Amino acid sequence: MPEFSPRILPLLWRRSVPARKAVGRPPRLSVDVVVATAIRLADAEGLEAASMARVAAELSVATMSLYTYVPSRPELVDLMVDEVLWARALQSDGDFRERVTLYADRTFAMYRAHPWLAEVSRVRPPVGPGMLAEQEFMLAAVATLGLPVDRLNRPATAIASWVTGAAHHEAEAALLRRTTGLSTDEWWQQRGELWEDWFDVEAHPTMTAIWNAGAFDRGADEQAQDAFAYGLGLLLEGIERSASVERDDRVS
Amino acid sequence: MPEFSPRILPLLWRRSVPARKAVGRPPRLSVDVVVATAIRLADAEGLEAASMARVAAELSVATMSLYTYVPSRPELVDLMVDEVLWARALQSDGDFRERVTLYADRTFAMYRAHPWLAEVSRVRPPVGPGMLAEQEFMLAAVATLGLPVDRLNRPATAIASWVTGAAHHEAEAALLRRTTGLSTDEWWQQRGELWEDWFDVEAHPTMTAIWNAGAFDRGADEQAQDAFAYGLGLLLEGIERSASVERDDRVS
DNA sequence: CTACTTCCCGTAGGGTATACGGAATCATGC
DNA sequence: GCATGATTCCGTATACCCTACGGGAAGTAG
Repeated sequence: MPEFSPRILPLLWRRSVPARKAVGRPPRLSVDVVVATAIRLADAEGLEAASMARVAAELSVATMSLYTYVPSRPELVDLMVDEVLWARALQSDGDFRERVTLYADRTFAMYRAHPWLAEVSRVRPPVGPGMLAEQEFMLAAVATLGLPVDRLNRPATAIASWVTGAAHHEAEAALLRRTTGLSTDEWWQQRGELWEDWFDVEAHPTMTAIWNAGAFDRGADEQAQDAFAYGLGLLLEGIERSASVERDDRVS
Repeated sequence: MPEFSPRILPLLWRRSVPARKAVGRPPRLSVDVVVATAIRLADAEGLEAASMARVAAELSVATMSLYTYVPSRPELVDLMVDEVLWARALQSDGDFRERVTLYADRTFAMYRAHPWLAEVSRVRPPVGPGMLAEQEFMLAAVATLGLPVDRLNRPATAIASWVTGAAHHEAEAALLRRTTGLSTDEWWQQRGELWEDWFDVEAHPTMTAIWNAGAFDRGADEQAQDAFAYGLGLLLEGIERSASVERDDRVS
């Protein structure tokens, strides 16, 4: 096997390496500047606005010049993602709940400041300082419960998935509000005729019962928030419970 | 407010309405055929392959002819999604756990047969028969626990989110394997130099401890499966527990 | 001044969705 | 047989996207 080593790792970890001696024509830009500009554009107009052409134009440089700093666009996106992951500056000396709360708050704040994160796949994320700091933080948070090291991964992954999934979802809703000009509630109102013209009452008895009980009033975004907090609570309780059981087993 | 009513609803619910009298030039195709062709292309080559041009070519028709059947491409995607949602044929007379298991199995099977679902946003889904059948099924499943109707929505949403999120994630991994030609494990192997050349042991004590304990062996896809089953278990336990508490309260 | 290194960038090509307006094709009524 | 109206069909034209290639430009070191 030819063991191809991707060019992205030195870029992701560029800050942990000392600057090279200056040789050859000095660069007009830097990776940091390119990434920061791309993030700024994506924040304002969505990920597609951070095209190679737009970023280059913003920096008064020809499109192809960017390829001196970044191998290709997917790598640029990786760098953008790890940058904002790292910027959360996750750190805490609190207990389990405090750490999870900090993680959730910072992650939601990140998605709100950078909604384009919802346009990026969370599978095979950039393995840079930001992503590794997140892993370390969540594993350390679960470790405060006293679980053995080989039992940390599952709970940490479950919590991170739930939180990130919810933040992702909310950010996607925000993007849709911007691109369509409609809030989620307005979008539902547009589909109001569904209930009068198309909905089959007999095929949906449970929904009809809920409707008749008047339990369908709250806005969609609120409901999503609600379901997130509810699910997170269940996960944390379950994890804490299994940890205390495990501790008792070890004592006896 | 002008109360715009979207043209997509009659298309989504086209099967619950009798065929119109034939007037004018008879159509060469039908909505069903267009949607089925688009699904077939997307199954084989990804959602982008189901472009208006490709679908039209597949049907030996000019691109613009499709616009007589479907208002635009986003609506076509909505129709594709609701079609495969509906095809799960969710139905069960079992208890809570059996219904949830059926839902999870069918949903994973759906994402495996149609991995392009992972390329579609789950926010503001098509409000067609397939999506409403899913809602009804999950709400009825939770109702078997004896909860009052105004308490069904939160648990149902939480379960559906967790299951769909996991299936979505798995499908995205499958798509990446196809487009990159690399499995998740091969992708990690490519980044093997991360640990030797870039990883900072002192900044990541917990990860290092796990590593030293040899608890990092299993493949990434396996771990994801594992975390999904673990989290689902916690959610179901928590929901069942709160339902039984609620029942006891009502009795006393 | 001569290497050597590195940055800068013009060109060219194949993809995408869809507004517009006119031609083609059918059922119906007389 | 023919006019009418409804509906389907479709050619054209536009503005973006990413990036392989290769040569010119601008520095430093000796």
